[in-house]
Amino acid sequence: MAALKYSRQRESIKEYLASTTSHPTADAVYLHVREEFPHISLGTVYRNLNLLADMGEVIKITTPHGGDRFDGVTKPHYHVLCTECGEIIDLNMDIVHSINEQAEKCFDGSIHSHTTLFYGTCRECLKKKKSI
Amino acid sequence: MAALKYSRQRESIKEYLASTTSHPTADAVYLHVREEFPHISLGTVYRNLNLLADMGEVIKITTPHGGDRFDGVTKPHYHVLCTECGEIIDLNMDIVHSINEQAEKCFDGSIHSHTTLFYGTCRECLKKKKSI
DNA sequence: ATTCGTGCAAAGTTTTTGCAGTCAC
DNA sequence: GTGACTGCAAAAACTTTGCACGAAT
Repeated sequence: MAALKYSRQRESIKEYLASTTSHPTADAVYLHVREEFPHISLGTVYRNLNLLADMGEVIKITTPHGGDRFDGVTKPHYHVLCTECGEIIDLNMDIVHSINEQAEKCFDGSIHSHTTLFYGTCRECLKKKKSI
Repeated sequence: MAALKYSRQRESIKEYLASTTSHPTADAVYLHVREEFPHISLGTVYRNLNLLADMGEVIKITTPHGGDRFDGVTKPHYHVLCTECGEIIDLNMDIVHSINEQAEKCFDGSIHSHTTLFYGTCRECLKKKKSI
């Protein structure tokens, strides 16, 4: 077990994720943190994002297109992917734990948890579609 | 709109996916189809998998680790990812459409659908864990 | 002093794409 | 004959990793 040491870079990454709801990709995090640490490398960003995700201080969201995205909100919650603009939006909705039990009835084994990604159209994009 | 033409390679890929429940990666499909078409290229496999997925004749499953996986069962259904062995297993459970409506109440926009991936331990791996 | 973290660059993995030839219609 | 599909190879996109130096304890 390696002891964890403080690093400003890691702290900056954590702060950025805590301050935004944009669910940035690793590259977006890199571009942002680079404003504070112009010499930070993408490798360091990836290392820290994975480290934070492993410690549960950050959530890694796997999406169908493009790379993984990161979320500073660690309380379990669902996301919506807008199929028009590709944005990922937090859903302020309680996790439906009951479907784990429902699933376990249909599965030869045990179920611990689940992730759900909703597909929809955000308000911005609904507006645009109407105005066409 | 390009007219679709028959191709044996595409047919073989489709047949393979219809015949297995193993949710192979693109590479695994490639390795299998290569037995019938030794000169098929990985590029062709990817092109056809994407084509079939776009037409809805095959489902692309995005998973946290490794590449995407493909499923010949087009009827909407959930999957379980065994966190021990990494296998993806079909869940014979009805889609809970009601959570789309639930989600829409919490979202400023419209929700069309959702995908859910359950995390669990399959029977095989439960056995192994017990015997340790 | 020791151990972990960083920057850099190289390499790894997965997926897409350009092109010339081939096959289906 | 035309347009789609193929194999091949190169490239793109994303992520990880080895190494020597610097920072934290």
